[in-house]
Amino acid sequence: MHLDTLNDNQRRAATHGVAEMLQGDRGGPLLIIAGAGSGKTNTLAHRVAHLIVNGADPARILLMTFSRRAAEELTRRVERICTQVLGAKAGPVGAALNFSGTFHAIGARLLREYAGELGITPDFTIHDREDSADLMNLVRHELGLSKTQTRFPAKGTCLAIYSRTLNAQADLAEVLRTAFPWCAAWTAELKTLFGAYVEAKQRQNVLDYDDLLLYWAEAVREPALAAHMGARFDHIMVDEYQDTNRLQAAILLALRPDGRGLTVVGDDAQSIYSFRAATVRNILDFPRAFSPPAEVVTLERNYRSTQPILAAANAVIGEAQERFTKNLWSERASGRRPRLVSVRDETEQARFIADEVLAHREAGTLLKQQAVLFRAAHHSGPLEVELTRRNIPFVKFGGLKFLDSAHVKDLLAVLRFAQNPRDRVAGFRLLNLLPGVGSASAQKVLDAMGESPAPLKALGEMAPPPRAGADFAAFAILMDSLGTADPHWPAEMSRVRRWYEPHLERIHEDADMRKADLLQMEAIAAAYPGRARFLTELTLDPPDATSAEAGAPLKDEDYLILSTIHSAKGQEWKSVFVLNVVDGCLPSDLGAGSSAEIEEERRLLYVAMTRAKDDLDLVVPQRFFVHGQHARGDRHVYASRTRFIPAKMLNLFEARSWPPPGEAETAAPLGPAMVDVRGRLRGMWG
DNA sequence: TTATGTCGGATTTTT
DNA sequence: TCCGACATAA
Repeated sequence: MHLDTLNDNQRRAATHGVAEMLQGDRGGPLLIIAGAGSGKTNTLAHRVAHLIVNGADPARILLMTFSRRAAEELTRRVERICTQVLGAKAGPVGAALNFSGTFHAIGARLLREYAGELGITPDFTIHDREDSADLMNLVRHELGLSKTQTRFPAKGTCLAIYSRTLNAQADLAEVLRTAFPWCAAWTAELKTLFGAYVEAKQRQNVLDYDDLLLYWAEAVREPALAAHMGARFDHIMVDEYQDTNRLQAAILLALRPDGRGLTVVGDDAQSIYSFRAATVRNILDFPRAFSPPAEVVTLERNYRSTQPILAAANAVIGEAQERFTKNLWSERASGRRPRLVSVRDETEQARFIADEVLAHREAGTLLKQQAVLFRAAHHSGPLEVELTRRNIPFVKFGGLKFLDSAHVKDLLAVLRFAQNPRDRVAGFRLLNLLPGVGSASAQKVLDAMGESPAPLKALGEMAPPPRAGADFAAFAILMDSLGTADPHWPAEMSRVRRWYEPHLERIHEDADMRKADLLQMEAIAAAYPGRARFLTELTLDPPDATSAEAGAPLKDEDYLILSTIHSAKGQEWKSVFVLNVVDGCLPSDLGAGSSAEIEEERRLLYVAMTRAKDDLDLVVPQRFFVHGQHARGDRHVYASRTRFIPAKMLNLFEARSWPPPGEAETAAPLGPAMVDVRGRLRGMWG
């Protein structure tokens, strides 16, 4: 029987509510508290499969995960279990589970579907964070907020404030006071700015990330709509519930006021997204949101890590100010404690890791089964240099992405502008590419287009800006040929590229490398059925890896994983290295003000440590380099071990320094005043 | 009105 | 180091 591989609690979680389902009812709400490595995905997959095997319709199951990658992994496993149980008659279960994805992606889909009822048009385009910031900036300029006496918050900060206010469902003044105290003096101006920003989005038929949740939440505040949407699903499951925010919780509760057929899974100890307004209250308050309260199943047995690794991780999280639930235990004995490795600086850190990674591979551990984790994307810089020097292939997750580079954004802007000619961010960006066109004439062109019922036609018919000439005409012809529909998809991609390449060469020194990216875009585009889907899915689920190689490594190639700790969520590797385990990096000294922030940094270290199955190395550089920020420019800082591993925990680690004494390539530091140079020099003349 | 150069300031994590 | 605001020259 397929449930035999589960332990008792896992089985309870997997079978919850199935008896009721067979009676034609839905089971009550369920909360699964799943510790790190406790077989969460497996349990969830078994639960879904078990429901399907017992007659649930996969098309009526809503699966909300944190990333598309997680959704794909889950559906793959569900399919495997179903095939195993039902054999060939299981059919393509994975494809039938078509309501799976992130809150944002599901939101976008439902909003297009219910556009009529909501008084919006279904053909909206979606702005990613940079686009949103650009629009915020345009509005900010229009309102004259860019030349105030004292400096007004930058576009990114404005967007962060706006976003947090919505996602936390909080009052602006409150958000400013708690999270952005240095902007509190601008409360009134920010309110004006946000009002104008909302109007601009609506005029331009664009939605930003927050709108996908916000419109959805507003929609389900209407009971009839909530009932209609909710009735489409027999079962709703939400993974990583500790990282959802109030807005998301509101949506969920509106879809399922009585909680029946609702399952959420999470681990409060792994909550690391409060900067995105996620709150652990969601998971803590979940059981009592219903009456009778939700059943709670806790998974405490860890199948991933060895006992010594778990002991160290438990000690770290044990110091947390608030502890809610559990202590993980494991039966995977091992004599090896996790290591605390002391190195001189970041350069040595990089050399150490390269050495160790190669040694592990010699011993039979593939590069893919090893990962290097860090707090901030730029922390891996020196390591990337070292890996490249030694020809060790790697792929990096998190941080700056392929899609964030200017040339890729330019290309996408063309498609988006064709799809939605009212999108001023896209139009503004493109017009500015043309030589002889600056912000002033770009605004004029966009204004003129905005007044026309057929904007793309208007573009072709208007007089070009004085100094733009032929480039403008070529642009107008291109846009007209693309049109708002996409009958020539994906062939139109190469037409766009041919238009763009001369501009690329004019603007960028390294045009050749960038051209390769454009070709890659074209290849990616070919896999999508149409332009609209391509744009939407790329914005909501951007490819999350970048690699040092020109193209992404092939699937069967071996490569080392580099990842921010945030992007490492839910993953595991045989061997894990954590970079810069020093105060200032972990916790990051940037936002280490409040104790809530410190607590989140502690959980971050916990998440990093619990990714490891067999080997865990925390690397502590004795000094590291900081750039910018402080008045004196770049400088070295002497670092100390993270405060999350105080002296009393050292017995849980193996202390090591590298390179080992005696093998150092550079001479050991010499003692002070070994030679009296001054005396000798004085003596020369005596 | 656009293109270019200088200077001052900057906070990390992501849908 | 990188980005954005500002000033200046074409």
